[in-house]
Amino acid sequence: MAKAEIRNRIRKLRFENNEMTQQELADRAACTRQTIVALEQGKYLPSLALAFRIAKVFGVLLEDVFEYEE
Amino acid sequence: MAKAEIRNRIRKLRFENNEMTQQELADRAACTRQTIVALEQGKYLPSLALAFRIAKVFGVLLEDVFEYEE
DNA sequence: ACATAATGTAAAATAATTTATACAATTTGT
DNA sequence: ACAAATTGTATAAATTATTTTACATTATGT
Repeated sequence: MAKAEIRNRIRKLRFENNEMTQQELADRAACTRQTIVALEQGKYLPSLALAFRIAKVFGVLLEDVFEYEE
Repeated sequence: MAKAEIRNRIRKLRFENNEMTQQELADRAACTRQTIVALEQGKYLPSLALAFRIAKVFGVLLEDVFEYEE
């Protein structure tokens, strides 16, 4: 299994959604702003539950926010 | 935000895939059998990375393995 | 009935995610 | 230039996920 990477498009999606702030995304996804900051910077991956909640905030599929690359 | 649940169809998918054993799934998804056992029993949720790897083993989308319910 | 494979259970240790708090830096509007 | 909002940085604590190990139970084939 080749080393996999998971990229996210959170920053992009925020700006595509009327420049939603980190704070608003955090509130709506039920996490802290620090978590959003860390995710946008690729510090770590979100839990599956948070990944689903973030996708739901933007009204897209989880796989439209997080892209798995082999 | 109503309490959300995430169900998985791992057990079903294993049997639909020629009764793949827990061990084989674990090997192919690069985790231990104990993790597969725990996931099938709903003890906890997998990391996003593992969720993606499990979906890939079955050749389906992550959202076909893990179903988010508001 | 027996051997083997598959699944279930449990507990401790480690790793990863998330929160909480606080402050610094940058951007935005007036 | 100023105030306010937004974003960035940092670190410790708490929570959750995963591994490791070992053994028990159940199913399968002969």
